[in-house]
Amino acid sequence: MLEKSHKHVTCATCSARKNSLFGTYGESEVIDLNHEKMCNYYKKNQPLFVEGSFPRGVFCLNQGKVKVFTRGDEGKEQIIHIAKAGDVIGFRSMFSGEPYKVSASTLEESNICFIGKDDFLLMMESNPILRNGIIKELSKELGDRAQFITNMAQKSVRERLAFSLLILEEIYGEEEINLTREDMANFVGTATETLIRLLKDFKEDEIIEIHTRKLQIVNREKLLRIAGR
Amino acid sequence: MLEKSHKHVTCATCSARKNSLFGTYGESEVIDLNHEKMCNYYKKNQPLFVEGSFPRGVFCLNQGKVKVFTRGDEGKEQIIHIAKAGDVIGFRSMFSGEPYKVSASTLEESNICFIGKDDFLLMMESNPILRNGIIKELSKELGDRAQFITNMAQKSVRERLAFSLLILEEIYGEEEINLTREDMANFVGTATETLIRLLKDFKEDEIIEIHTRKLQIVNREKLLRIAGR
DNA sequence: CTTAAAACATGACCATTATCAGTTTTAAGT
DNA sequence: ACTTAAAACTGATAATGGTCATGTTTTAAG
Repeated sequence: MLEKSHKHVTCATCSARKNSLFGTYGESEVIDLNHEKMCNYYKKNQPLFVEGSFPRGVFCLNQGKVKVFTRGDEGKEQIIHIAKAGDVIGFRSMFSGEPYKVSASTLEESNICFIGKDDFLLMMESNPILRNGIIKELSKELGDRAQFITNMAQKSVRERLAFSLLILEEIYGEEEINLTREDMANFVGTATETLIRLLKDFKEDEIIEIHTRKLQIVNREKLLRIAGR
Repeated sequence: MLEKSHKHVTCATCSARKNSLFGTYGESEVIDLNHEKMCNYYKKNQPLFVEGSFPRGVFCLNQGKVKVFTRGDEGKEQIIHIAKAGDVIGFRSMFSGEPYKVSASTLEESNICFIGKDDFLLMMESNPILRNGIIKELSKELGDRAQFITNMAQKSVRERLAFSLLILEEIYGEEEINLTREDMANFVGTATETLIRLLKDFKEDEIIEIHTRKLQIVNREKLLRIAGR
């Protein structure tokens, strides 16, 4: 449970900032940054932005998890990415000039700061390190998505689930993986029923432990083997 | 058939340049660009770069088509993107510092210019318009790939083929679509046999015309309906 | 503490699509 | 023009995984 006090975050003491795009900022830049951002508390399942709308700024996660997803023709979500503390999201469309092609919602209660479009673009113009960090980030994600596409096209659901669990483990770190079955299915790209059956298999094979909603990997080796490489 | 003379291209008269990243270049910049680039003729199926290696520069297509692909665990290709004249490819990994996550090979005989890494990065530093163009391009592709992932996860092969044919039509423009069945299958993300059967269906439904290797869309409306949206 | 709704789970069924094993056609090189 | 290899195609078969129907558990709200 997040304290209400968490609502007010200062960039100088923000532990998430260290491994964020703003991790290299010096003292005076942090003060400026802190001045420009607004911080908000979000409940579970609150939208940050929605596919089709135009961006007004970027979101910087201080605490919590956010799913980034698109909807297919039948409205089913496909989760593209799960953002965690320190991640900055929503800048893609600001550069392309297009409306958002993805939506983003909190997966749990979160503290998230907002930096307006103009402020952010100005920072980018004047700060080559930030700029290069963003270019690097865009490029890295582009590579990840190429692999994501290939996995979707060529791996079985079982293999994709193994792969996804390994990614989720990285995202959740010390915490247990905590997603609804539906969200996990939408990340793996399968039907909820299929996902539930496969989780049961993995549990019986002693690859994972299931604690109702939460989930823990107990045999990473096996998962790696199933995921293929 | 490309003339041997096509091998030597000057940026000033390069028709592909107009709608490329360098489209906004002024006269003196074009002269510099021309000085920095090297132009080469490629036969069909020649690699430009290979997954896992490190980039030495970027490739600018003057004429021809190039497939950008990754290989899955069993070595099967998944085509992520097909580049045409005017497209600049291979810059992603230069920014991320990682090795290439994709490979690129010519699909037909092509004239392709090369700009060395240092020259290119220098141009980027000194030219905000180029820089912003690249950021925009990266962002746009990121959006496209989110949709690609969703299509892979949620659409049937039939729907994906329809979708892919519409994309291929844009890429090939006036020319007829000209890909081996295997390449097309690797773009759609399916088995070659399945692709062949579906093409036959589409032909019988008078959606496409097949001229041995080449292929033409005759009913775009139907394709749009099948592709969904 | 109760109750309704959401999430989770399981079974039965079948359509889609991959795989394998071939044959025919096309293209490329000598 | 002839030879050969690669590409295109066809058919049969099987399994993966989606859908629907239904029951159970968990969670959240009053």
